[in-house]
Amino acid sequence: MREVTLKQIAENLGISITTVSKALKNYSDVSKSTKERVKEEAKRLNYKPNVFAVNLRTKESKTVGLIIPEVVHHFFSSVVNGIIEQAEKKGYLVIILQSNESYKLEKKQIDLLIRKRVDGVMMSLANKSIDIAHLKELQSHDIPLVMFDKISKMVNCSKIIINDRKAAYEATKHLIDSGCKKIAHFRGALQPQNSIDRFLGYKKALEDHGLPYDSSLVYLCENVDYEDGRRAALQLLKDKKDVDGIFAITDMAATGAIAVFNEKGIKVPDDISIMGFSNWFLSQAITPSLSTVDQPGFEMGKKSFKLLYKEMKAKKKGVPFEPKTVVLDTYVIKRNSTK
Amino acid sequence: MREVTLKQIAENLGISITTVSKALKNYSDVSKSTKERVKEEAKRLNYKPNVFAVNLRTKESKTVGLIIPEVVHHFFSSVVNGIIEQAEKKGYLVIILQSNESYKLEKKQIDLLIRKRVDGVMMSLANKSIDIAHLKELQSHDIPLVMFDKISKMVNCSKIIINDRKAAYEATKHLIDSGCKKIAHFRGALQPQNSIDRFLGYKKALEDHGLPYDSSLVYLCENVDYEDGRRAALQLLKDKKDVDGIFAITDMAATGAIAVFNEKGIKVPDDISIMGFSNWFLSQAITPSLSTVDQPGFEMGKKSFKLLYKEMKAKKKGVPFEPKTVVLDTYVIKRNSTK
DNA sequence: TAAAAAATCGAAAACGTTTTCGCCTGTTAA
DNA sequence: TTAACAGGCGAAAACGTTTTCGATTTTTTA
Repeated sequence: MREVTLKQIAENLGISITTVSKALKNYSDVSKSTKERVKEEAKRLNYKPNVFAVNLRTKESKTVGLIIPEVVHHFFSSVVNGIIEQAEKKGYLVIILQSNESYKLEKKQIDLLIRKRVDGVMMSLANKSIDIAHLKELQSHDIPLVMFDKISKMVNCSKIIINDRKAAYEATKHLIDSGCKKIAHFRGALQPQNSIDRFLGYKKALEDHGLPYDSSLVYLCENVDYEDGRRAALQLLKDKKDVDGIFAITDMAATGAIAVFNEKGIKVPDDISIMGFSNWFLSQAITPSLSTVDQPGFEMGKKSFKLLYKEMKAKKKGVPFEPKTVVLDTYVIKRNSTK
Repeated sequence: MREVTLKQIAENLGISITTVSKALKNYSDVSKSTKERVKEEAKRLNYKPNVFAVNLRTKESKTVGLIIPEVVHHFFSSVVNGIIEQAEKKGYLVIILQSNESYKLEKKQIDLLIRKRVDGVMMSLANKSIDIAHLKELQSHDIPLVMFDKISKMVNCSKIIINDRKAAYEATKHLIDSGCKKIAHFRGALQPQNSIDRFLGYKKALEDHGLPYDSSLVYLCENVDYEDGRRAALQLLKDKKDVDGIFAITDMAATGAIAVFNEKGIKVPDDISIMGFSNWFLSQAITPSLSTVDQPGFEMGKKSFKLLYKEMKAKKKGVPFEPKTVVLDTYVIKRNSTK
């Protein structure tokens, strides 16, 4: 079965390839009658333009790249969802790559996307990415870039983020408002900015409300996951810190802590209140359900593509584009792990 | 900044484009010395072949498509993870599309992938897909197809599945072995084969072990999600069925049930045992942790791409390929929701 | 020394599309 | 009657690569 081409149609109709091409794209210098004949024949043969040739000619792939640290992750998969939905609406396809939080892999993947000549790239930085040479390389190829969630201030591109500091401040404030007097923090690694910002928000909230900041109440959760949460909670109990509230950097860490307290017969929230962060699906399913801060992944994905799309369109038209930074709203969701 | 091309290198070196191309691909009719000169110059200029041209010439895109019902889903995101990891190893990129369980969308996306001329497609069928004309269309374009998890027996292609019936049988047997005498089933919709098979496995296990099958103990969970699990559990309590075990079709439904029992002060597993299905991350994080059946998503993804790769290679070489069906192992994971 | 064989290279076609530019025919205006 | 113009069409170049096939030069063999 031969693939149907413009040539095929042209020969069948006894006209030139040029005219066929123009007829299908509604050029004004083709008569109405030939347009009809061409379109009919194209439909009859089930003609589908060869994208390889179109790509080569137009220098566009109608494809964008997406690099995220992890695929199996409620937040990131929500972002993916928002992106592919929006992209499909505009006729773009999305190539997904997973950096596994590795700088080396991330670099390789950027290179892959350059080779593939995608029309644009969206990404959330791996925790271990300090160097941004690979992003500069991307931009030197004139490929529009949008960063979301984990961004780098050193790169001049559009960004979609939340205000981690403010969100953490409000999460902590929620604990304070509900009567907590001694609040611990399960913090993330020292590397990514989000982790730092959430810590700072926690600290600021304490200070603003007359509670002393005590660094011995801050526990490190390197991977911000369930196991880390468990470990930190166990350590906290061992330390006999007599804490009445915890603000954990992620819902996963908070869930680990709740599991430990459930096992030990410590009542949440009566004995201790717990605040998570992200509003993963998980947080409404556990017992007690987890109070948390909503981090709008789907919206973030949607907005990311929309901005990328604008920039790609601007580039195509040759008009200058000024990168934008969008800060999305977050809000505290009160459930049963806080009073 | 002009893109570097073969022509560029050829001119710099005063040789022909042909020779440059062949030198870079280590053709035997290029002398060692020119090969070296060419490679050096290519490196110096940071030459990257134009994939658009390569695609057109070779009729390959080195890209595969993936259609799944949902992205934000522990099982499917695990599959995605397995696929993109494996694909990257072989130099393939993955385009992901989400059917949202809609037949219409699925059909459109298949068409999109045909137009894009991907080298192969992997997919898990939408629940509402009965008709398989779109898959036949795909195959008529000679594009290799691999189906996983939710498959159609009507399509002649490679398949990666688990034995849902056997897995459900063993889940139910686990409840029986742990002493349950009256076991309810939260089943899924009547449509997809998985749902039917799990129900049949449940029924068979009862019969094989001398427990009467009672259709009033089967509750429908149309969307097999958390809310459905809650609803079914509440109905079960209202019905006063005096059940001592539940086999739920998914971990989500099981989690909903556990949440209800936790709220009502019904002890799991002392008053009632609960068995989930899939081994989502969730199941180890809730209290009590959920006994379940492991459904190897990552493995499924990995295997899917591997099979697809084999078929793509066979096609390229022009040798015939016989579709295979691979059944992956599942096993019961005992946690704290069963005795 | 001549003939055969091997080594090295390049011209050119092909992949299928898009777009520029010019040509032809027929109509309108002067 | 001629000039200007519009409508409709197609030739050809271009995008950048791969690969076939023939040409040329060099080396080996008889």
